[in-house]
Amino acid sequence: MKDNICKEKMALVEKLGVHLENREQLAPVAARILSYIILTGKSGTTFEDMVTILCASKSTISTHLNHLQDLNKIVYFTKTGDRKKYFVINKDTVVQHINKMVKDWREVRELHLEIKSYKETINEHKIKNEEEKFDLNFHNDYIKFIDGATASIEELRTKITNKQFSI
Amino acid sequence: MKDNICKEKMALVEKLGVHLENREQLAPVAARILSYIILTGKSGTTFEDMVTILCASKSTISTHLNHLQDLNKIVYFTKTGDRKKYFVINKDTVVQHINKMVKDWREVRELHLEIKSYKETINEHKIKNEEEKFDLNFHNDYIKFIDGATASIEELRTKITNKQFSI
DNA sequence: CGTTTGGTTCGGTTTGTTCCGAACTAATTA
DNA sequence: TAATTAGTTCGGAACAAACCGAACCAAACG
Repeated sequence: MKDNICKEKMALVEKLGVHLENREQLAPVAARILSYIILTGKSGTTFEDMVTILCASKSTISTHLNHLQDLNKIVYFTKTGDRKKYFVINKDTVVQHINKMVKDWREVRELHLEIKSYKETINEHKIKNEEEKFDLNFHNDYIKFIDGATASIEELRTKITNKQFSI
Repeated sequence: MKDNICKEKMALVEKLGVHLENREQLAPVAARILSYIILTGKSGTTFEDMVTILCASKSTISTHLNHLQDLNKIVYFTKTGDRKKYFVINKDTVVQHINKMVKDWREVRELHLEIKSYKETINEHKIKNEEEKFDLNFHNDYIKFIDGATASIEELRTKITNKQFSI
């Protein structure tokens, strides 16, 4: 029974790991560490645990744990009379992630505006036949979409910051 | 004057290039090729053009051009009595991109459901103190967000497929 | 036929990433 | 003081990605 749950957990660690590896641009083991910490929850995970469970060397775990702390993705708590560190995810990770999405979208929005303005100059300057001109409607529509998506993710953010929970 | 526009174009090629490099997981030169093709528009771009303008070797351009065609990102047209290929972006690139976003979101949604269900099992099985239990509200809220975003991007897709334009 | 044009293919270099092992440190325990 | 625990640091192995040059090929031209 416990064995089954453990298998399920490790399968999820791998799956979530692959996702985080791409989404957060992390090395494979770093992503698995983060997954494992997320799926272990508030009781926390130790250095040792991860060395044995994730089958990685101490140096690898050490490096990636420090990296994840630098990125503010994880924090640790301690217990009196116990030298180990118990790692848990930073509770504002979700808000961090939302902020990143909003920032990325803002940048894409800027890029669309720049490209649109460039295409407009070309359309005016070079007197090409109508057929060869750039079509600009797409940029407007895409910007509208970005604005909508940004609004709705920002709504989610306020919802979350009011509740204050961890993943 | 023409020199200025050209500078502006190349600056945009680099900027859009960096964006596409990340968004589409392309090699640096591949992303610049795609950018250049996008910003050149319907008159098309040739192999030669790119070798000289992007300052890359023939082999690099050749490989990446073929790769971009395999990915269905670009197509070419020809002119009678002219052996060159004129590359332009595939007009359904935008729809392709939207489909990818929808697919990715669907996968993330699945993942949230799986994680939530795992956390529920743990909450039930291990009789921990209430404080240590997983909080699941976040997953519900995030799924709601994904559903909203998916709906609005699908709306954009229908808007686009009805109009039928290229970037 | 020889040459040019437009492009492909292959082998190799450079560069970067990811992980490991071994040696080390600093605090604690026996 | 010696040994253990908990972790860090450094050098390097192994692998992958990205690009280049040179040799090559096939169609068209002179």
